Amino acid sequence: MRSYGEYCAAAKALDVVGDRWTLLIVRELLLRGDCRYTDLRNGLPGIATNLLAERLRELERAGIIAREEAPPPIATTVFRLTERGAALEPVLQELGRWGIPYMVAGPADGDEFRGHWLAWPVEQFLDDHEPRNPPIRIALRVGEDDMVLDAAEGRVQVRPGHLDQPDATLSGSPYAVLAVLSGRVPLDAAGELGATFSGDKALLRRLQPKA
Amino acid sequence: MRSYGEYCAAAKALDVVGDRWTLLIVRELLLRGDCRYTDLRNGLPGIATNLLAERLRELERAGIIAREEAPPPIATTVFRLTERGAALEPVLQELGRWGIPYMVAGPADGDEFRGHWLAWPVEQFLDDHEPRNPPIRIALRVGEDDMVLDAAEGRVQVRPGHLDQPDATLSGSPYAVLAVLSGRVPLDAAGELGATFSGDKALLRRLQPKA
DNA sequence: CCGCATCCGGGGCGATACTG
DNA sequence: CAGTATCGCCCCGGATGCGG
Repeated sequence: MRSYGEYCAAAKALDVVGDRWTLLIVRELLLRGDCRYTDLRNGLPGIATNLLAERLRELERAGIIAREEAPPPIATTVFRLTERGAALEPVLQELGRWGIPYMVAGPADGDEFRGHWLAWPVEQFLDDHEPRNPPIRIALRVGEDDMVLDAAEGRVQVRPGHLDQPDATLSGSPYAVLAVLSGRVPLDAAGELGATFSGDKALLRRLQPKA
Repeated sequence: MRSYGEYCAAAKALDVVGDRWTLLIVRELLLRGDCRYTDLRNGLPGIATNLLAERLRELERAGIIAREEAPPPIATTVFRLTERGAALEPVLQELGRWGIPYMVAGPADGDEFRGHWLAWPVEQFLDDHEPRNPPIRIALRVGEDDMVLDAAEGRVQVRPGHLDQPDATLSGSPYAVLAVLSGRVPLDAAGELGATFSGDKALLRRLQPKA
């Protein structure tokens, strides 16, 4: 990116990560951990492959990611965040927090979705306010992706994964799942959104804001 | 900006404020308060005038700024952040915090500077750890700009302005002032950087990290 | 002087095709 | 799997003009 030519911390930061797609690449590495080139392509629907390659080169030069050649027989390249790159997490968290109203407004026509994108919004909305009770594990089937919601000791976490014996199951479109989890739509009305919940409804109440 | 087409909070946020210059316009309005078009141009050296006009239109449409026609006889337009726009402050704070190392590295050749850009870095570094002592007011003469550093009741604030009877005065290049305030360069060595301090040195120690 | 609109050249970006 | 190559377009940068 062409520099803004301003001796200002925010401008200098944007000199490095202000290019199109750059922060979203960091998002992928933050949410999914180490990624192969193909994983990144899949997590960044719409990016042109030459742009992804160019951004990865720039991010490596800037010391934000590191490229690691996995040892044989797994001949492949893995991209991981450096410490400096991981330090971008608060930036993306705040950006995501600010962007939540646009998710609540619903997806635009043709919007793509990946399950792990829900992690920050959901962790934002939910809160385990019965930390002494036994842990909960809820299976989320959102869009095409399987996610796991873990709540234990006051912390709520969302990660990709599948559960064979979940304490409860919530499935539906990304919009519907978000609406239900956030408590914006009561569980009883979830069906109208196309979302289905099976399990003890008290489990969800443990996590949702008391409002 | 062309949408990323992703149903993700961070991507949606970047759809709105990811355009070049956009976040820096918000920075100006956060740091300086309401601004006229010309104030913004001055605070954003390098921006093309058509781009500024276009961004302001987009930001207005997005509900991030509001345009206010000042009543006669002050025939002029004032741009101010809406509540939604002011909610971007944490994003810019984190971005600025992450960018501080690039300021510590020193300005690039030809970098422009405005005094108010120092506000976040300085408030980041300093901390009034003698909140019960009487307030301090230090005059900063940084580059061409006059700034005021207020410390009172545990809070440190930096704002544009001039003091006739400051408790102390610090002047020098932006780089030197930042180096001295952050404590990275001891006050005794400030002269070598071209910075001059007059007043009780204990005043600064009250604000700097104990390290 | 303030707040733009217009015009134009160059480069970043998007989409697709192709390759070791 | 991990990119490179190519090409068209549109965004951006810089200059200038212009009405209120």
